[in-house]
Amino acid sequence: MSSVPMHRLEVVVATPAHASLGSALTYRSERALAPGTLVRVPLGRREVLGVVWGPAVETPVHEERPIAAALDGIAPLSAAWRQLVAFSASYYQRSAGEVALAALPPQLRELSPAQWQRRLTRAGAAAAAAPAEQPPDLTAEQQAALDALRRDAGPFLLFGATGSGKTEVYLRATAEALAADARAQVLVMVPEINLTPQLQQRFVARFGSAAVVAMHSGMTAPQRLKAWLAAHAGSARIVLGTRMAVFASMPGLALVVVDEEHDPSYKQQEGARYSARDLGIYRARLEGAKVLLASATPSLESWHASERGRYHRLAMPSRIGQGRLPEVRLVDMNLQPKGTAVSPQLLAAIEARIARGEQALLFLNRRGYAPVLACTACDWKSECPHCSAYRVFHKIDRTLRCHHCGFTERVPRACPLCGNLDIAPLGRGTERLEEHIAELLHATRRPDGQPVRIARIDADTTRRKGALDEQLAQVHAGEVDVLVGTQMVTKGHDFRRITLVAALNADAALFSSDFRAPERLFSLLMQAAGRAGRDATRAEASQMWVQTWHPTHPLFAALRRHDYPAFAAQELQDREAASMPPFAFQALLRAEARTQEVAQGFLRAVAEAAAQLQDASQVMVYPPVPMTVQRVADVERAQMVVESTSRKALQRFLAEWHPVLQASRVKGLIRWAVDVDPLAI
DNA sequence: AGCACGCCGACT
DNA sequence: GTCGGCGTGCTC
Repeated sequence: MSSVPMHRLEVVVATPAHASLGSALTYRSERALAPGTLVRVPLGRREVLGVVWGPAVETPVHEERPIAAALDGIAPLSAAWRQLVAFSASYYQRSAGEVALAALPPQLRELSPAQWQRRLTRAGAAAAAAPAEQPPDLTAEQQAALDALRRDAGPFLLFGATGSGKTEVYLRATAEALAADARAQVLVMVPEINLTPQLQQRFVARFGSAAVVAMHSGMTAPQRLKAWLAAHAGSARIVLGTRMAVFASMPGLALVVVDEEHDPSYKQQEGARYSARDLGIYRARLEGAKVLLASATPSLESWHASERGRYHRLAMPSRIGQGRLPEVRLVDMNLQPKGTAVSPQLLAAIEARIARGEQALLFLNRRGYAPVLACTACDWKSECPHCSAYRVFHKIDRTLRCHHCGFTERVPRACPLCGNLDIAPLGRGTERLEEHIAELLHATRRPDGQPVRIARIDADTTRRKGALDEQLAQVHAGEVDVLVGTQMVTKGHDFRRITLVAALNADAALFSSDFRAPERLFSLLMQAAGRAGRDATRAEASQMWVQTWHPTHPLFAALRRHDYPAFAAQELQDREAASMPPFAFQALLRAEARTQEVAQGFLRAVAEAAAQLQDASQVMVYPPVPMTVQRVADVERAQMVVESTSRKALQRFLAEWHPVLQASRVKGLIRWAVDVDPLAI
């Protein structure tokens, strides 16, 4: 037992980049451990999970502690996976350890080595459903898309109308990828948890349940671990999940599908603020896999790339079964009496649907009863004491709730300021719309002589697990005539009997200072329109109604023709003229502090320091401004835009800037964070 | 991020 | 007299 060879290893652990422990830590090990090996290491007085990043090259500067244990039995993470993590960390300005550990199933961190052994030996062989589905015939458009996908390298942008059969393209492309190589794996991402079950069903029907695993934050810790291990071992041929799935360990990755690629949910909004769509593209290139982005209203970034020929565009403009897209009707709200929520002509159209036994969907992107409660005698409004925002009135439980910090109180009996008993709701949310439409339709009868049945679906009615499914089932069963809902109901759900969709107060977004607001609105309205007339026999008469204060806005002209390319062309022209993305690249530096002065002071100080940096001449640093919602939970927030026409230059600048941010010691600053390619400013 | 240490207000 | 608030600093 003489001289045991001692190995020095770089190990990454979950330390955030802003906590001076930015890079890998060095540990000793008696065994040589391959890069990618999972290890438990001592850190301070706790023991944490880490990933071996490689042999240590630098000479020791700290005392090095020995590794506590290696997680034998789990194959080391691949070089490609580590490179994906390293790239994400550097691109989004976080530490590799933070990204790596966030990408692993949380239970991996908690289990002791003993629990490990138990888990690995217990090879759960659940009853697997065999493939049961006969693939349908392909349309010419689907066939052409698949031919191109087979022939060319990509990346591909599948521009397909709602109902054009994009999912069948994913299924066929998956089948081909799996057939080509016995080790091949396919990653399919969707924007929201709600959308995974129905897609999972389609994949299970086609490929059998043993081949498919899901990955999203709604799963329990053991489920997530099991799915992760199956993907890592290669036994799961198909991984289906939300943005987090982009980091799934998949040794045989051959195809990446990003469904609804324009959806903002692909951008992580805390921690490492990555875009799963962008990382999906990077990862596919890294691993020699094909990547297929798909949308009826692509992001302007992707559309622009396809215009320039950087992405190969595949078009599927037709709805299957000759179903037509609904006719778009605009209602000019300037011509309505003040305070009108549902115009008479829209109401008449809804009544006509009910008379025919069809369904109508009213879409209002604001939950609760009223966004503000106000005293009629003095100027009291339902402000949140902790945030610079109004608390929303929820009539159902008589509460005022802050949608930013969660602060909730019972509605006061009288005005807290002047004692006036008359406090009135201002504006309208889904709760109030539900109540209002019930009043408007109280005398209306269904064909069977029964009163109209109204239902509401939003985050408040679907909080309970399984509640959304139950409510959707009611709609499908025809137990609902009028459905009131938020954005939640516009995504993906296939309502066969809805022939009228109405967007109320949709153009609030047009006032927004966010330059992406029109893009989001167009996509939202197109998506909502796609909910109508999914059943071809009824499609003929289906309509999309939009109540707007700006009926002449060019966005609506394009919407009426369902003409995304025209909308995109106009929007891209405006963006180019204003030097906005995708013609410029942006990052945000956000700061939080007890006072706005401290937050902005920090931003100003690091902006000044930035002027000395090498790449400063190639970037524009804008002055700090308070965030739109300036204070949340008693924390003041400010931000600063950094912009460049060169992505490389912006990246170099941010990398140089990072140590400056880290070294800056501003008293009273709570935290700062960089957001690269922010979706909203 | 955790988790300690460290110095000032209301109570088992 | 202690318990505990979160400000500051450190972890290979």
